[in-house]
Amino acid sequence: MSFTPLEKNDQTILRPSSLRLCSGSATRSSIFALVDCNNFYVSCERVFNPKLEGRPVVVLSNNDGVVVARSEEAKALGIGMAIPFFEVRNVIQKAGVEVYSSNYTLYADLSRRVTSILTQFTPELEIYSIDEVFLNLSGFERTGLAEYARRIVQTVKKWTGIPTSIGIAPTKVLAKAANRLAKKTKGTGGVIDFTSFSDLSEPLSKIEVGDLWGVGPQSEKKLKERGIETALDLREADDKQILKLLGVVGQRIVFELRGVSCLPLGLVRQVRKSVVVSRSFGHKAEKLTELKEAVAEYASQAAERLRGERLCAGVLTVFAVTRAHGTPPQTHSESAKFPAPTDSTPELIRAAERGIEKIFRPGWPFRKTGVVLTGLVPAGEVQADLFDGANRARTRRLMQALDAVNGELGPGLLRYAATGVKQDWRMKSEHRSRRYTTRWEELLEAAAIF
DNA sequence: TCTGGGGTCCTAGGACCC
DNA sequence: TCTGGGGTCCTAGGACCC
Repeated sequence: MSFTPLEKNDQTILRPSSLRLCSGSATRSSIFALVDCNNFYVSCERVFNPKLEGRPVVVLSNNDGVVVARSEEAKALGIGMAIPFFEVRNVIQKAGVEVYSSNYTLYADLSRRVTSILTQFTPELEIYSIDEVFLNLSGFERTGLAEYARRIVQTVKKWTGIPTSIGIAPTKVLAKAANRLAKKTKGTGGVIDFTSFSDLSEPLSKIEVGDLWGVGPQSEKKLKERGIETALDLREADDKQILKLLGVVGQRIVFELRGVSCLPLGLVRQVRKSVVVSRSFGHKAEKLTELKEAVAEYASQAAERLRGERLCAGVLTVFAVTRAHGTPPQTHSESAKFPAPTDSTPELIRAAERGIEKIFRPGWPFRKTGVVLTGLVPAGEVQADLFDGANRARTRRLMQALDAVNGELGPGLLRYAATGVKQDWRMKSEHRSRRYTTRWEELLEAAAIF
């Protein structure tokens, strides 16, 4: 191949930060296959409730807010992705759409089963999300890549009940595109192999630039203003123009469209870099007490997540979003660094409360708050700070007891008083299915009524 | 009177993804 | 009622150092 984007003397394209543009040029090339579970959450519900087959089904996000998965029948009714539930309530009632709350434990379990089947087809794979896995199919060319992929689809379906689609290509961006096409095109057996095409111009000309992986609404707008409408247009675009317009991220996408791999397979699981707990308020909040209860609640949830993964946080950031009528939302934030990384609920709550006190102004219409933990380190590697004065061993035992009780009897049974009792600021969730696993929380809510 | 150059680290904000 | 929640990476700009 004559195309060599990595030439370090090519000053017209590369700036110092772009030297990382493409990596692994010396390593053996991969053939990427993206395995994507079709309508994953809906498919999971159907595995356990075959009556849902052929019927319109939607799954809602955690706190009831929006639609996060739709069956084909539901899509056909015009129910959009990430659309607020109340907006489609009428359609849902009229058409008799089945509505489910998210059951992440179930989905994660099925995801693990799918992945473990995939490991039998290739040793090199990257778990990209709960419903997507990249495989390296390099070495299976003689079997016939498409044929091999169809066997994967059939096996996963047979052993788990989950339908999948597979796109095959020399780069991740192209594999994503092939996958989209495979999902939309009938008679492919759920598989499209771009490596068998002599020329990709035709399929790429049918893909809108905004549908490409990595091209979001902002980039799409910029590109279309300059006449770049399709994936083909982007592939043929001028390098310097794209670099200026979209930075190295955009440049990478262009290279990948040309078949030059810039995004290698991530074989090792990345360590977590942050923990976020945030929620929108049911109604706008204007009282400091509400905000303090909310951030205390989020800080203690974040602390539990931290301890569950044996991590400590060095920095806590609390943020709040305000939005006056008809104006764009504004985010305000305050960060605090701990003397030593911590996983202690009371310490995190105190930091969150101090942060929100600094942010708070009377009369501001607060819509959402959240707590972000960063500077994460493994709990075992925390350096003791001789001067911070806290009795760490005692706190640790207390946190262990707290987690043990909540683990046994349901999350939220033992809570810090700072998180409030009635929690009126909570989002409304009238359509939530029963919390089978957290009965105590329901009892507490019921008790708070009196 | 006028005021180097280069490097690192950190942070806030933007953009994107599922 | 009027766009969720949890993540990652990149970049620009400021602080600081030699």
